[in-house]
Amino acid sequence: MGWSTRQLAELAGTSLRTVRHYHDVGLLEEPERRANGYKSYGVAHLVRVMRIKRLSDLGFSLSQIAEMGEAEDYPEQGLRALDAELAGTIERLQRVRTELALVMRGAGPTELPPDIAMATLDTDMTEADRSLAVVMTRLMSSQAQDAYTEALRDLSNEPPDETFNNLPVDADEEVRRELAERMLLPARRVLTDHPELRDPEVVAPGGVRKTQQTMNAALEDLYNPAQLDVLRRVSQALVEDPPGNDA
Amino acid sequence: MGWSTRQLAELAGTSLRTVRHYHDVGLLEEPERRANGYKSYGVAHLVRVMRIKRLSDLGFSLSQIAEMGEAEDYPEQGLRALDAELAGTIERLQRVRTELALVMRGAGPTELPPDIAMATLDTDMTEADRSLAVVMTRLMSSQAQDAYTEALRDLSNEPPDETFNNLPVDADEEVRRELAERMLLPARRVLTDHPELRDPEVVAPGGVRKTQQTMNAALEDLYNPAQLDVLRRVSQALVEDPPGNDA
DNA sequence: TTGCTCCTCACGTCACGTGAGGTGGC
DNA sequence: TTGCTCCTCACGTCACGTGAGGTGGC
Repeated sequence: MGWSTRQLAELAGTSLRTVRHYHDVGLLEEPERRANGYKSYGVAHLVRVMRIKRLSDLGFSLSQIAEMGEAEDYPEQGLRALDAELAGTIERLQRVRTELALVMRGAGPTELPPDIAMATLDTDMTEADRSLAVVMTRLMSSQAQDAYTEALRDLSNEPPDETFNNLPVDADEEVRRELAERMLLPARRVLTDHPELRDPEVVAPGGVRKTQQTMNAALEDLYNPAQLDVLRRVSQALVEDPPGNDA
Repeated sequence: MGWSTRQLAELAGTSLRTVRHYHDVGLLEEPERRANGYKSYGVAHLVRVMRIKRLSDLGFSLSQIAEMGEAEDYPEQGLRALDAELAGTIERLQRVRTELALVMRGAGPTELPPDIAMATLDTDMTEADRSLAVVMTRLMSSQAQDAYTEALRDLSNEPPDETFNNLPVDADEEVRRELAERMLLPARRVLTDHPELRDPEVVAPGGVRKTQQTMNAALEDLYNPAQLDVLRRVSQALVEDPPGNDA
């Protein structure tokens, strides 16, 4: 008397719709019908559905399963590929869990890499500064990021420069010049302590021009014209009189 | 001068379409346009996209992320739920890998649980017998499966009954009676050695009636009328004269 | 007559991928 | 004029989920 679709599904440990889907995609032969049109499945169908479900659970896509056909054995190479993929997925998920643990311990919320995020926590950084850090970490190499992290830690020992943070757009020449001069010192020190930050390959692995443009877009978005002017002066001074390697 | 959609996507480490999708579902505000209609993104957009991507990578769905809104912090409970889910997923994938390893070592291919599959390997079982085992393992409790596995191992020491396997549909009364009598002995022994197999709760946890019907459908599908008749005689004899617990 | 199961469309889901067809700056 | 980038529809993907509307046996 055979099994109904629902019975087959339950025996195979799957859903009604799943069985019908296997029909739709041609993975499962249609069984004979009874007089009333009801499907009547036999043991062969159960075995087939269980096999499809098994392969599917193992991670094969339905089209891959279709390619295997009705063959009894499993494709060696496919198994290896799957295993490698699974290993990768597991590793990735484990990293995600590690991240989650960090976030729960309060290292988040931030879009910065964990260690940089930690470094910015103690510092009295502006929203703008933090956003800039986000952009910079997207552009720099990981080596530069390490140096940058250390630099942030060093700077956290000094009081932040509120003059810069609150600089009005109409700040006059005198104020700008003085501020730029004051900021030059710590800037030089950072470059002296972390000479990697002077290597274009390390700081701008994506190309100096492109990186420069991206940075400019960020800077223009984050700081007002007066602040931008001060930053320009500082960087100009650094170019004209580069810091030496010797401290 | 802001960033183009492509630049934003690259900075955030995602795809063009993904950024647009975030617009479509209302996760990401549309930036201002330039004169030519091009979108011009700022740092705030980058931070937003990176946050969405981060939460998405952590496993949150886009609608969950939408519920969180623009808030800076992460929902404690959501994080815990995710972590638990991840732990479950990892465990499941690891079990799958174990399975894969078994399949690669040659324990598969079969739709049977691993230990039963091993037990059937040495036995000279018919396709029909093996299929029947598939159905039975879907119906029995795991306790019954263990007993069944042992029974199969015991039976593998004896030569298979080719008379039954090759029984013609028109086998006459004498042949059937004799065969049934011969098969009764090992059947009794199995039930004596494994008394669990006489407990309906253990053998048919899904209900005796329903299990019986399912088994019948399988038997009718797998054996011819003459074989079914023999099986009926054996089971009848077992009912009329049940084996004792003492060997 | 009333439930319950079965059937076949056929649209919905989720997070995008992938062209299709058109415009704008160098 | 030729590439190249940008734009907006809008259909496709994957493995089903979820009704919608109708029939059949007790």
